[in-house]
Amino acid sequence: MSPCFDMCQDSAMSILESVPQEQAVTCCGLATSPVTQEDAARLAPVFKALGDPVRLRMASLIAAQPEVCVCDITPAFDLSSGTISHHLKQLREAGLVSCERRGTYVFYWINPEALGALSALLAVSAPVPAHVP
Amino acid sequence: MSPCFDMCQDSAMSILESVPQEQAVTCCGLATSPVTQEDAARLAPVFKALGDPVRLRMASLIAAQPEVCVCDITPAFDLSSGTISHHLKQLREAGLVSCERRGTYVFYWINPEALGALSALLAVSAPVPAHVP
DNA sequence: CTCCTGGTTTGATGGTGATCGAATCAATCT
DNA sequence: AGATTGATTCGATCACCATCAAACCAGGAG
Repeated sequence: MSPCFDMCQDSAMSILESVPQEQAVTCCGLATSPVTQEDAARLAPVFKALGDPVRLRMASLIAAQPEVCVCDITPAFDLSSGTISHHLKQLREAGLVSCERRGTYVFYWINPEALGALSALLAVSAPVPAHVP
Repeated sequence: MSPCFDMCQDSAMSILESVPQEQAVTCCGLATSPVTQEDAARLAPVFKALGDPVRLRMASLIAAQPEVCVCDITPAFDLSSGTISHHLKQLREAGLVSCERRGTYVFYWINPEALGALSALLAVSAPVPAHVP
């Protein structure tokens, strides 16, 4: 069992996994069909993870590069390393990022599928017939 | 001054408004350039608004139709009307929905631009050169 | 093996948030 | 005007969360 096994396995994969193959990633938009209670319970935590300014910047920072070392993340925020770790864990458990330890350092990268799923959910391609007051 | 003026004017329009015309809607992706501290402060509350299962379903319910009466929203949740109102206010202040009173009833509708802005932010078109561990 | 550095976990704390019931406001009906 | 229904606001309560400092764990260097 790899060193950081436990740490790196706590991803919830809440969006993609445990979904009945059919519509893959809750696939087609908040507006097309009402989100079920189960979907909401699964998706809301992901939005919540992005609902903190620190984590949003963190996710962005990670997403902007193939991978980022924690030691490069920490100095970008005026927070204790414990707090940084806490936020990274939130992002991890939301399935938004993954990590791996390589020697001394731990590297994080974004999970594009997770972002993509959220993006698709919010996409308004041919939505609602437009509101006319 | 219209009756529900105060109530319906508390939208934050956090995403679209008060943005220096240039890049319109923070326009092109979490991954392309790191979200600034100001952007994060403006955008995180919108994600937070969607970060609750009740509000996510609520937003979806509203988005699925041109407009929805509060009296049609309330019975869809096992919550007091006070709590429903609280959540609707959160969505309103996040700029995700707008409302208008017409006679006895109050109608809510989705703000597609807000959803679109979030969707664009999360979109992963040609992002990161892919992670190779 | 013993230090040192990088990260995570733990415990405690102050602040925020979801919820309810009651009070209030808005508009319509009698 | 008074009564009724729809919706928001208020006050209180309980749970959760962001944060820090300190303890702890993992690797590498002396």
